[in-house]
Amino acid sequence: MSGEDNLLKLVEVEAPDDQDYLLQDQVGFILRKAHQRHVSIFASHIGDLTPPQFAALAKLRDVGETSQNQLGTLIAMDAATVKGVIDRLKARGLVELSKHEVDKRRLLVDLTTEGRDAIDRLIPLAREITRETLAPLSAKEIATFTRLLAKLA
Amino acid sequence: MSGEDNLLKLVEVEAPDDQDYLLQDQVGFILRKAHQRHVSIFASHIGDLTPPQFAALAKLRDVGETSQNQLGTLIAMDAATVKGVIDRLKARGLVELSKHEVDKRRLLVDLTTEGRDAIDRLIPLAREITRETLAPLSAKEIATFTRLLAKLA
DNA sequence: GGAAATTCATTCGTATGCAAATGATATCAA
DNA sequence: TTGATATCATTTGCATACGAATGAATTTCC
Repeated sequence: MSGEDNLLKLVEVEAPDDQDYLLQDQVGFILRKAHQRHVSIFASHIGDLTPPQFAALAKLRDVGETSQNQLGTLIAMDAATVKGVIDRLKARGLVELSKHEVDKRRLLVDLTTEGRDAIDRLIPLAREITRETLAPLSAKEIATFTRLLAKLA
Repeated sequence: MSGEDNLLKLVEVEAPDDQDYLLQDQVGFILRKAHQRHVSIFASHIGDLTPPQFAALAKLRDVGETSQNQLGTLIAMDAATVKGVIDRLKARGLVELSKHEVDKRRLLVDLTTEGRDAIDRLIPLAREITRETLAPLSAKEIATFTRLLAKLA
């Protein structure tokens, strides 16, 4: 290798390196991984319901009968997604559907007795899921993290 | 309303209320929403590539040719998911596949020239996506949040 | 050397997640 | 009142995401 070649190589190696984009440091990538980890913890405690299905039941428990669309808004799901979730909960007898008497566009959703029993039973497990998800953090860190995460969401 | 009724109502209102499970305060629910917001910001800047597709290209840029499975490990995707992502990138001519000469099980993936050009062009947009995702936080909050999020992921 | 265990990749089935198009109904406004 | 607009729900198409099953190739270990 000639002297000129060595010089050239040094220049290349020390170039500003626009490559300093590290995927593993980007917030979007880490958010995706943190979300994956949570879903995995969820599944290990509640195997027969997905987080979106649980969210639908938990929110219905809070607000009672609502329209499908309104429920979607409350649990951050678009109309197409919430339909699938509700369809599967209905197929399992956990929610029931009825038509709105006045506004014929609306499809009302409510918990069945089985649905209410199920969500009441699952709430303690859900608390444990939250606890385990946050286990890597101290109490003070949990407070900080939750506050900042909420600002992003 | 009788005095007994008032008494009864007070008792109910002050009951321990195991209902104090608020979906919107649970870390899993907020994580899901924060992730949704990020994906939406991503799509507004990079419309013709999804975050997983971008992740695959960005990681290939870092590490060069690897096996499909190894790439999946690096970007936190299981084998079934990474296959679909790579298939779509291949169909668009951004990556190319070849068989490993020695280990016949392995399918090697690498960027094409077009793929390298594309990812080099997109990196600046990705920086902006990260910036916009974190925009609700101050510089100090960003440092704290990123550190804690990484502990969870 | 050869059986057992492991790894790599593929396929199938199910469940989000969202954009876009469609149809039915309701509301608003000229 | 009626025509434009908005809302509610559904459907289709595409893209993750992952468990489970399968088959091929490799590695381990006796």
